[in-house]
Amino acid sequence: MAIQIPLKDPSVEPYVSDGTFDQRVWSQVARIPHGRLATYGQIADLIGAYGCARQVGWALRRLKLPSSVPWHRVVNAQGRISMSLSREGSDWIQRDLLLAEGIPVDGEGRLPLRQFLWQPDAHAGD
DNA sequence: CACATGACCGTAG
DNA sequence: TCTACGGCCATGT
Repeated sequence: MAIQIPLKDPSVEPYVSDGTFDQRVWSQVARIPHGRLATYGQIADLIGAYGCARQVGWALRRLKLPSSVPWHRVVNAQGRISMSLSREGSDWIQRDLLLAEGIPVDGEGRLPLRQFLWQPDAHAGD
């Protein structure tokens, strides 16, 4: 399946904490097409930060809203918007933005992830 | 340094 | 489909 989150593989360099983590996350998120979705683990995977899905969440949290980065297209692997009081309502804003892009989201934040999951081209990212 | 907390993930029951 | 648990790792106290 497409949503496989590889566990930390010692044969691969995890990720470099050179201070560019946020930048890497944002640039990958910026690649998600309009009307498509990606998961936190998927983004972590794409930037070589295996097992750092939580850090992707932190990186998105650091965005100053409104932002040109389509942060709302990132949801959890369970196919739900990660609802949290600490988000100060940005979770509900996320729901509105997704609805505006044509993605059906129910009252509990559930959405058809399989159907809208973004599958990046292998050769596109270099 | 110890400990608690997250926009997480997968498995088990 | 739901809850519970363990593992994960950067941050904050």
